[in-house]
Amino acid sequence: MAKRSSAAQRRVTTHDVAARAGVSQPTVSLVLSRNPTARVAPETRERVIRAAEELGYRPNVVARSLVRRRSYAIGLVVPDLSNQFFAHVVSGAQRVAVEEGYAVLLCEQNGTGIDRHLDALRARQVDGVILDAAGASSIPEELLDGINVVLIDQPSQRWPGVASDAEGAGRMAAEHLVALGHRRVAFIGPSADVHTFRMRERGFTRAMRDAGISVDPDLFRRAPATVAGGHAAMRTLLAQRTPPTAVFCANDLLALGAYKACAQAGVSIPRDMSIVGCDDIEFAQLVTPELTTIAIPARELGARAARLLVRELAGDPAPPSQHTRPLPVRLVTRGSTAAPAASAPTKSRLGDAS
Amino acid sequence: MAKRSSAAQRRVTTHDVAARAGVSQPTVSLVLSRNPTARVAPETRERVIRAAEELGYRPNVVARSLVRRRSYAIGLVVPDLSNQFFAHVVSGAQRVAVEEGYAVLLCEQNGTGIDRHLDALRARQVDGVILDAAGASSIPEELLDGINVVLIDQPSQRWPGVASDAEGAGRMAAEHLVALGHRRVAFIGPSADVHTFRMRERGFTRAMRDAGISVDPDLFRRAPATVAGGHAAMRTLLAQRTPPTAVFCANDLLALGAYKACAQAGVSIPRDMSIVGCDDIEFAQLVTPELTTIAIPARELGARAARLLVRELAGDPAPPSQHTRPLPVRLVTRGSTAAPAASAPTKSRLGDAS
DNA sequence: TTGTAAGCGTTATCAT
DNA sequence: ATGATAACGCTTACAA
Repeated sequence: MAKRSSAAQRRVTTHDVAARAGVSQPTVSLVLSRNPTARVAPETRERVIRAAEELGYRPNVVARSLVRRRSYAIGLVVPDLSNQFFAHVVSGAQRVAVEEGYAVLLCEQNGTGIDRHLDALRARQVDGVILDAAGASSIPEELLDGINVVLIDQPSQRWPGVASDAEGAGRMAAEHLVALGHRRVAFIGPSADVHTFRMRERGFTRAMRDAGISVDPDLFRRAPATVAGGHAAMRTLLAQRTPPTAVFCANDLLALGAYKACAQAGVSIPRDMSIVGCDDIEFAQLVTPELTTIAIPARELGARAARLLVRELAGDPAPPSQHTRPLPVRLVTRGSTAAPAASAPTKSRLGDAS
Repeated sequence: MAKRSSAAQRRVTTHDVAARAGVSQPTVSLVLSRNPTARVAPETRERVIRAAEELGYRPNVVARSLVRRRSYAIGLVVPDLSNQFFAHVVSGAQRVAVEEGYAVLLCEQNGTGIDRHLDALRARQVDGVILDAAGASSIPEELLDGINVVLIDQPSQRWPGVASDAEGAGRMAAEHLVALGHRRVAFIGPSADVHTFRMRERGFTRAMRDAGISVDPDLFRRAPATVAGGHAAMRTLLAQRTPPTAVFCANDLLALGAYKACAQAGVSIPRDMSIVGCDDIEFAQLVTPELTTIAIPARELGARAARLLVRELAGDPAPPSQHTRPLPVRLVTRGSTAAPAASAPTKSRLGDAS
């Protein structure tokens, strides 16, 4: 008889269960892990299940992975966890993945290059990976073949993915400001080749053009998408001969930096300066006045990406991300935007516009 | 020479490499994955390595895990990723883990119960888990036996772990405020059984007592550790007959909520109210005035926990967390604290204290 | 309906 | 120094 005392640290296997139930090991496997299709005598099944319970049997996913050649694990690669936006993406993806029985191998692209992460992930036989804003150019295709890939916020002709309506976000911001009466509107955003930011800028530009307003090139300020970047950019804007009356920041961090610059310059928001952010992170509601911004469904992006991947792993292929409809975004009007101060009489301004 | 690229979906195994190099499969394993101790003819080794390269061989970690009975993966369980504090913890832990060759299975304890997560993790044969603020009571011990555990911010007689100097944090806050001349100081914090919060409160209370100041029980306000909680708690404080001149909030979110309440009540920070937070999340610097707070090294906590676990997996056991020296915290003085307004002449106040 | 046998891709223990 | 051979714990034909 097997010596399976509590002292032994050895894990309980299907063999142990089989021995105790008086059946063969494959029968145990059949009962415990197989489709309900498994034809096995009810009496036997009962015995096996009881034995498994008594022994505290836990299947070994590693062994299963080896033979099935599927790990039921996915990789999730994000640029930077301390950015709350990505934290939400991870959160959403993780929840769905766990619900569907997948484990999530988290990779933060902080110092480590993405290729190292992908290497490690494929060595672990992940069934697929979700790549968030990995930088379109930086994905060497050969690193990915054989793995299922889902992209977040990156257009691709090859892989499926999800994205938010970045162009719509830019447009909404512009239209909101224009509707308030602003004509001299600035843009602050990074020059990086991150697709989302490019699209936000494009949406902004187009909406302004559509409104018949040509934006002074001096009002486009490039800055890294951080608080510090927004701060610096806003400072230069305020130093201009004719500062804008409003500004659209490509994300909320930039906007919060802009707040600081305004505070230091004694510029009152929204009286002297309207500011629109983008993302709607939690802290948009914590500054005074609360930040008007475009809400991006970060958690939903992560969740959808995970669902897409899971479905694909189940053999249901998705179209390339280029052809997937982006998730809608929405304007959240708060206290940081208002009609421009009537430095010139309102009538004359209206006269200008007409 | 053949660059068999896209066509063959089958992964390259040690057998393939062996065939190409004209050696046996175990030899390949010996060369490719074994300690430098492996005695194998230089010429053979060379041939094997070349063959592996030409074929693009990647070791299969799953197979290795099965036979070695180690997965080189660890689980990381955190309460809530959208709290930037935990995001930092994850970030720190992940970096160290990756550096040490471990993969990180991330589990967010949001909806899912911790037992389910632990079940999944052990099924995947993780070598160990890091548990952050899992709530001392909620860890059924039997869920953990056989796994290596490292705790974050939880004292334990059984498992090793790391913690920040929570009591010191509370003390620093109190001492800072007392040094500024405050005598009527409030505390806002959760009643939950999270150890860290209890300790912060205790440190605060003791420091006040040591300063010879007895804190009015009405000035202890219980609130969930969120912005909303801080907002509500501060409101009730401001509504009191004799509001405090300063308040210590058990974390920065509470403090930011308190800011809001002050703004709405027309109470000026720091003139009418000094506020000290705890954690030093990024946004402490984004509010106006910038928040004075106690910096907790979140990332470092994660990193240390990971190192502790890795070392333990290498066979170097660590002492239980109760006996591990907590990580130092530090006071970051910013704009939200100042001497109390001299409602009574300063002299008389000094007279009171002497 | 169930047991036998053959792998999954490694590592580990031997002989040779 | 290298090559058989046997695990690791499981799934999956196929045979009984």
